[in-house]
Amino acid sequence: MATLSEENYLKAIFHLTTKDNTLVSTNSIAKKMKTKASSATDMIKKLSDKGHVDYQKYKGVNLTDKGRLAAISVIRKHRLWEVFLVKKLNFSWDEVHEVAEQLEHIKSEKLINELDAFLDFPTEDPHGDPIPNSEGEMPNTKRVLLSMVNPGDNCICVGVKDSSASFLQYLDRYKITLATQISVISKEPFDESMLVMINSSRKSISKEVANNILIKIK
Amino acid sequence: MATLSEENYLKAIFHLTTKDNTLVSTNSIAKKMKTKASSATDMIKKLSDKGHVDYQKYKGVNLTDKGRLAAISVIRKHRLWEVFLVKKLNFSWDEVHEVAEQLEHIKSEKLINELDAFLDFPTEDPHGDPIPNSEGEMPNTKRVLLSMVNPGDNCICVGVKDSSASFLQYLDRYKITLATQISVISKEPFDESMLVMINSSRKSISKEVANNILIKIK
DNA sequence: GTCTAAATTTAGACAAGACTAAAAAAATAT
DNA sequence: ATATTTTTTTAGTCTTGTCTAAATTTAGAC
Repeated sequence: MATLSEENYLKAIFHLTTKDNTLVSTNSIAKKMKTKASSATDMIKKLSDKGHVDYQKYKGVNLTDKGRLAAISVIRKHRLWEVFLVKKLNFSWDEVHEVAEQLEHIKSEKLINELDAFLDFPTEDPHGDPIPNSEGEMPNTKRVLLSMVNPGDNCICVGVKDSSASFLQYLDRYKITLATQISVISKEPFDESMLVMINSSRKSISKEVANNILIKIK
Repeated sequence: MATLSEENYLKAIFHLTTKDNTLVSTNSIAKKMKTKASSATDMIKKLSDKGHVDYQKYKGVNLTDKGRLAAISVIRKHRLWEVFLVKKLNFSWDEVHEVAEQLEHIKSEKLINELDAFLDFPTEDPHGDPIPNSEGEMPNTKRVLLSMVNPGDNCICVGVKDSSASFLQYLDRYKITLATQISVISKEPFDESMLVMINSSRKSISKEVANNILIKIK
C-alpha cells in the first residue's frame, strides 16, 4: 500500500493532470506539495518504482492506471468525509478541509463503503465537487457550458456565465432557470446553433446563448 | 503536540499503569508496543523531555498529569470512534479495533466533541469500557463489588459474582435484579454488614452478600 | 557477599522523507 | 549558435523511529 506521503503526492499529481495528458512537471508538484523540487524528485522516483507513475527524467510524470485509481480512492475518501462533517457534525464548508486531509488516509474498505451508504451515496461534496463511486468512476457532475454538450444528452441548468440583464431576460422568456431540464436534440454544423427540448417544447438556441449557460450532464 | 508514535506509547503506558502507581518498566512497554526495549528507551527519553512522563533510569516511568491527559484524550477518541463504527456503520464489536486505532490519532477538538454529541454522549464503548468526557474524566462505570462501596453512594446492580441457585433466590426475595438501584446508607464496622435502600425500603445485607453483588457507582 | 541472569541503556546503523548546495539538462534570449 | 536562465537531478545531511550488538545496572541464587 501507499504511505501517507505517497498518497498526498498521488492526489497532487491527479489534480495537476489536465485533460490533454501532458506530463506533470516536478516543479508544479513541488509547489502543490509546498516542498522543494529535490524532495519531489525523490518521491517521484519512489512512485515510479512502485508503478504509480510513468516517469521521464527531466520531462515529468503521468499517473499510471494504478496510480490514478489510488489517487481517486483518496479523493473519494476526502469528499465523503467532508459530507459527513458538514451533514452530520455541524461543520461549515470552510472548516472541513483540514480534518478531511487527515481522515482521507484512514485505511479500511469497509469503513469508507459503510460511510458512503450511511450518507446515502452522495454524488457531490459540500463544495460541489463530484465523489467517485467505489469503482473509482467520477459521476458526471462537472459544470460545463451547454455548447459543449452532444446531441442526445440530458442536462440540468446550474448557472450562467454571462449574468447581464439582457441575457437573464432572454432566459426568462425561454423559461430557462436553475434546475431547468434541457435535452439537446441536434446541433447545426453551420452556425453551431442547437435544437433543444425545454419543458416539452422544442426550441432553437444560438451558439452565443449556449456558450453562456452552465449545465450538468445527467 | 504528540506524534502518532508518541500517542501510542502514552496509551500503552496508561494501560500498563496500576492503581498503586508503581513504575512502568521499559520491558513491559516494549512488549505492549511489540517493539524492542532499546526502542522503548529511546521513546521514553523523548516523552520525558516533553514532560509527558517522569523517568528514572533503570527503574521505569510514570505518566505526568500532562501525559495522562494526552493518553486519556487518545483513549476517548478511540472509544468514541468505536461507538460510531458499531452504532452507525454496522461494524461488529470485533471489527472495530483496527480502524479505531487509526481514527484515534485524528487531530481536531471540534471533530471529537461533535462526534460525542452526535452519538448522544455515550459513557461506554462497545466493549463496555468507559469513555472519558471532554475534561478527561472517566465516568465511574467500573464494575465493583457492593462491599467496596462507601456510605452515601448510589449504585446500580450490574451482575453477580456467585451465581449459585441459592444466592439468586436470595436476591429474588430481596427484589435485587439487574439495574436495581441500591443506595448505601451505612456500614456496620463490627461485621461489615450494610444498611441499604432498595426500592425505597431499608434492608440489611451481610458482608457475604455484599461481596457477591457487582455494581456500578452512579 | 559474590556471581550469574535478567533488564536496561548506549552506541552505531538504517529507512523514510525532507532539506541545502551543487551539478546537469533544457529552455530562452540574443 | 552560443550564452544565460530556469528546471531538474544528484550528493550529502538531518530527524524520527526503528533495529542489533555491546555495555551497564539491577535482581536473584547460592
